Amino acid sequence: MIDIAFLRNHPDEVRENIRKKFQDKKLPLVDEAIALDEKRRALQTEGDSLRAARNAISKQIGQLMKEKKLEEAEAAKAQVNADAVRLSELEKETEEAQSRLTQVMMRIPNIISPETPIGKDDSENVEGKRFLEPKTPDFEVPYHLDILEKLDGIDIDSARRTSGQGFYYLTGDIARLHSAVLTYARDFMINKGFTYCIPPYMIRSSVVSGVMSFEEMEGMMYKIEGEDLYLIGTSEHSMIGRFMGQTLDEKQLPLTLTSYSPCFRKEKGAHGIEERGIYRIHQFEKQEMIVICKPEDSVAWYEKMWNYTVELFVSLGIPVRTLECCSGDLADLKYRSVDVEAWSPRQQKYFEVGSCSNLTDAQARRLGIRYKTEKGSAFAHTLNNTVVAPPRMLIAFVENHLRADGSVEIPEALRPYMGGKTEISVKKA
RNA sequence: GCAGAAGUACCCAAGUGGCUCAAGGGGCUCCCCUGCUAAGGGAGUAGUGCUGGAAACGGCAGCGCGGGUUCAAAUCCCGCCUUCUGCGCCA
Repeated sequence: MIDIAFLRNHPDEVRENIRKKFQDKKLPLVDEAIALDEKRRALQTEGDSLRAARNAISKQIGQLMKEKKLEEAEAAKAQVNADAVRLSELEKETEEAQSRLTQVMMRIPNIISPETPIGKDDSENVEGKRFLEPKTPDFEVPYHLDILEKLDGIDIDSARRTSGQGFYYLTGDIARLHSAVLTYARDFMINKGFTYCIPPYMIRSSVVSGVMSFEEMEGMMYKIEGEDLYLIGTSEHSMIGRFMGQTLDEKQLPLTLTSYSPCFRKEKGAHGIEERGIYRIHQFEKQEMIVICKPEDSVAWYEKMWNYTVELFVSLGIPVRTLECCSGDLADLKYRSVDVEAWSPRQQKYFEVGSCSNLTDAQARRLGIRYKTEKGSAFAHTLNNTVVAPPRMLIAFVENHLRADGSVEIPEALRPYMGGKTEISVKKA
């Protein structure tokens, strides 16, 4: 959500931003917002002055009652009553104008960064940098499920019986690898100065509706029956919810947090769960980073954050690249976003393993995340980024470290987390 | 989960419908006095949000959150949240 005062003063910049995002249908929203804003302020001014008058008369009534001047008191009451109808009308209209304005403002996209490439959709996203040479082994790399099955590391069939499509049992060394990757990632971020955090895995509907739109909620969130609770789709939900409506102390910033949680997603909609395997699933685990900082620092944090993910993957010997999200593909709340993609030797292409976003103050304004300043308070900037999210990440891991004999090498950095093991060997023919 | 109690500003806390659009104290800031120390005196202290105004300076909201009653609500009524105590259950 952008600042209404900014929109009021710079409507052309807001329109230009909408055009850059190829959302020309939304152009009328700018004038709509300006009109609603004017209306709302006029209604408030009128209501405020009626309330001011009422407050004054009420005080007089109290005085008159004390002096036993009952007739005069009754006359004053009548006077207040005369305005009561108008006032309640005004209150209703003000509330209505405010909520309509909020609805319009929520549909107006955040101003995008000057660095964001202009493009219609994901086909026009722009490759950034590559890290490590993509490998192409001289043997055929099987589908990741086949690799994992040979290592006796996965049982999809049983999971389908117990839980349905989109679930998995990880077993043995692969299950251990899964935990090791998360633990390694956790320590990696702690060493970068981030504070480790384990959040609630369920949140109330009031928090859900704060952190996402109704449509997103329908497509993603699992509801607990008979409770006002939802399973989180990412730890960002409870991590950001933690600060809703809070005014932070300037000295607390930047908050640099790394959170672990399981993530639950319905994955309803266009690209539902159709693929076999563990690429798109209902349940996964994720180490996340969240930064809440002052406005002047968010651009620098954004750069640091995606670089941390790259550094982590490189330290595990997995080639990655960045893919800058173009204007048309950028979600409305985002100022700038970049995907980190890992190399798939089997598919001979990169695929998404993480996403880093700077939301500037759009999310903070929507959720009321402020910090105290000398003059008063201001909205903070919020950023989030994936550190690592297995089991999807394991696809890249096993494909890149696969040997001709079907075993998988464990990179040096991860061995302490795997009890010193150097490889995961084939268990099945 | 059941029962009881509570939630007021940075902290403690008074406050059963209008002399409270929140008393008093602590703390904090500034000033005075005392050679130092201990102590004392005075002033300030509701942060914030919305809003009017070029500004000066105003208005509205705000006593856990959301509704309601009333000319008027911290105060009365309803729902919710949180905390404490006891009982129960449980990694």
